[in-house]
Amino acid sequence: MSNRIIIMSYNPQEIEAKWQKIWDDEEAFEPSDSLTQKKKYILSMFPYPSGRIHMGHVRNYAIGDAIARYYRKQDYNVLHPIGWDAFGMPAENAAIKYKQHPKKWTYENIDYMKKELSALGLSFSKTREFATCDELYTRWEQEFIIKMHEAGLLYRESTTVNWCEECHTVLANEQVEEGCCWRCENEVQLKEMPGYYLDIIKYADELLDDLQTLEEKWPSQVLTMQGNWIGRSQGLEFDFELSPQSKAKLGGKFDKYTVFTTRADTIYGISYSALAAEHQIVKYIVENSLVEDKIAKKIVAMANASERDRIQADKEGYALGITVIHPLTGEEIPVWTANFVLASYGGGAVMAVPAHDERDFEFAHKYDLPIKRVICGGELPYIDEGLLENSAEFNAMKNTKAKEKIIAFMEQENIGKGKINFKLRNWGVSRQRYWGAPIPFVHCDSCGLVPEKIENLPVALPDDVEITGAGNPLDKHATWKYCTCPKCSKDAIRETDTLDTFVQSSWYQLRFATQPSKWHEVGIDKADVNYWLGVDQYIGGIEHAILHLLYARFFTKVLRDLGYHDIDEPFERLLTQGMVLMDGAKMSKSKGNTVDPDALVQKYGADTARLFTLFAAPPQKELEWNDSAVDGAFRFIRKLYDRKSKVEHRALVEIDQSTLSKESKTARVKVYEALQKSSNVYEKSFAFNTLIAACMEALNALDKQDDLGVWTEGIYIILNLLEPIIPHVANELSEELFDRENFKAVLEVKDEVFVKDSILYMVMIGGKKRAEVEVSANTSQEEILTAAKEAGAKWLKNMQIVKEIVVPNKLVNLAVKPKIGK
RNA sequence: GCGGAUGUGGUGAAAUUGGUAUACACGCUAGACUUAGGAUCUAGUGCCUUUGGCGUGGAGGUUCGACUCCUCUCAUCCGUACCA
Repeated sequence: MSNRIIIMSYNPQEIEAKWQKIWDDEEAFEPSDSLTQKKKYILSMFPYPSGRIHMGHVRNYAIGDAIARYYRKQDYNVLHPIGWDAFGMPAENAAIKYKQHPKKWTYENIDYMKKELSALGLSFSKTREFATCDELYTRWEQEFIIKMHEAGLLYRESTTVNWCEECHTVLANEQVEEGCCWRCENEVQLKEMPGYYLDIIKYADELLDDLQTLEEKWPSQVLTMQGNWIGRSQGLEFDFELSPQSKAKLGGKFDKYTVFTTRADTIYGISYSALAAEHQIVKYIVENSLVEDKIAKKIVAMANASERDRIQADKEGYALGITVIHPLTGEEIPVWTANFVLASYGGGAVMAVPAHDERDFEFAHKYDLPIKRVICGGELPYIDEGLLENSAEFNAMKNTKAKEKIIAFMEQENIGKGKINFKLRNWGVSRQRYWGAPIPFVHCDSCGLVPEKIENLPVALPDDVEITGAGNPLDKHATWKYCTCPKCSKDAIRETDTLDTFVQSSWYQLRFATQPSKWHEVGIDKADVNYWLGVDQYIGGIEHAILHLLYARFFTKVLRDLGYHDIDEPFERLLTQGMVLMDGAKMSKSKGNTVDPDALVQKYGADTARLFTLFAAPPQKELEWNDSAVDGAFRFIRKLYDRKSKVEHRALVEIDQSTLSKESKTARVKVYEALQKSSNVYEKSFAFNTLIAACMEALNALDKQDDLGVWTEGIYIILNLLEPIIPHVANELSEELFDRENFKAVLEVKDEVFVKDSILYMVMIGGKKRAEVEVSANTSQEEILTAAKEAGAKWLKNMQIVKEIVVPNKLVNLAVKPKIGK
């Protein structure tokens, strides 16, 4: 057969079009609605419809699709859906830039990307697809928000946001570049603004505790990150009473403030107290010129810096000229404002014990504040355990015990109490933007904040808006916000804030599980959700390790408690994939280092694109793009396709192992090694790269022999193993060679293939590899040692053997030292 | 700053979890076939001062034996709460 014909013979375009049509016609990937079959719910995180798919998507969906197809082959009822995370800022940015309506832009992008994805031959359920900007989706989300409000989980509060006075708009952190607005370069202000919050802290304990149920199922680093993020800590809360002079200085407006500490044991070591720059007392001092102008300006600048900038900056602070009274000793303690005290945690006020806290120490050192040691031990700051000193009646007590005792004592004296604090902050869900789900509330002069009536949902976005980037288009709309109060029917104002897009991605996994025929009647169906959830395998980028996954866990639990379903955790197993890089950098349009998946599919076909992305690196790792390696993936598929000529059609023959050549035996070993590997790869490790490598080795080994039976068996198994990865060509070959019978059977490993009659032992002397000996399988340890010493005689000259180690089937290690007297 | 990860040939990576470091693939070199080659096939390919020595970011340590365990350290990446 000439090479030219081989090249012509593998035609991915033709094969892929053929199979994609078959799958479409057969509706091959729609799950069954019977809720009794064994099931697998395989979900790759849904995409944001940015316009075109990128390699990160290809990777995400290639992984999910391989897993879904694997389980389908094992007769599971498989739910493998896709949808569109369709609200969000890029649509508004595009609207400003290209003068196109966000809705149009979004739905056009979805149409385009849908075509791109379908060219990859992904086995998605088509009937369950939706976009989160569909009013049918918004409708139910708004109902959930109203129910959460009824349950006391949604509240309104004022907080600081990034504000650009020029654009008259709130800026996301990513829209702030070096303290300035990304669009107009105006300096960004921090501004107080009311917003809606979901009380995730109420669920903090459950969210933390349930991480344990995910052990071994989620990557441990994600569990650690979430645990640290929730940041539960047990400590002491107490009030600092202002000294009489300070009360007077503050015009009698303040008596005291509350601080939280996890180090109650060090309370006798307090040498100052520090307040966040936005603390009410600091504000009062600045506004009433109780510090020098120069210092007031610095404090204002500090308050205006973002939290992250402040923490990253060097320690900075200013004495406020007031003092508080130590709750136990009655000493007067100076009060400072400091940039390392966060307004968002522990009330924005701390007691400072420089002797036993690194930050406090650094600050005290810089500003020459007193440092008082209260735990015996090493160099200051001393943060380890030890016995107390300078601590009145608690002296000589172990500090861990003193922690409890001091809290108990203060509770008894009614001057403090034990408290659990979380680093986790409540979830701000409102955004001053157009392209989001409207928050379904109305502001009524008589009734206050009133939820929209359920029967009036959805509160839909008006289409006729002008998006300029200045202000909130909903707020500026001529008529939209004017409405009547659902309660008293008087004139009222509609809420113009919309929901954070994380809200939509917090329940989509429940919506997918609900049969589409019910989508008009219910948001999520209890029986459906109880059957399909948790998601048996969730796949997505590591960048979502904290926020999205935590919010989705929280939302799922809340909906459970509101009676919508009975599931505790939405994602049973999680796989976090690494980024796709080019020349060591994240692919991005601005760097011009993108690879267009469309072009790749056109040139090589979807199977090659999928094979390459799974072969190039394990999914958990970053994937470095390499054009010529793609060629290699293509060559492997073509080679596999070509080898169909080696197969006896439709007939698996019985193989007599004893009659096979050495090469044929090796080939069988390689084939069965690949098979042996496969279930662990598809179900647990997801190291597709090693499975593909094993299949390549098997094919290479098959090529070195010519036994028809071994060839047939080899191709039969390899096609089965690779079908989830390269489904088009695998189905094509399997149909032609085996009537696709090899996809139906569960293949079993034949142990006799691995039986060896001799074993190669490596001989190490003094920890270095020196020789090899081949012995028959039942050789005794003594004989192996003798053989090893013989083989390594050269290195044993003048050496004394100190220790002999035999690792069965592997190696002999002889520990040696020079003979004395030589 | 804080939290989490990653680091192995020229490149992407593998290593049965403490037991022959570099499987598989890319690239490169040489050869074969060819009018031609961005095709295919064959052989070779960690590094060096090559009877040997050195090698898994760097420095120590534990062990008969370390990519794997421990301590310290450097670099890169992810997240850091209004990007998704």
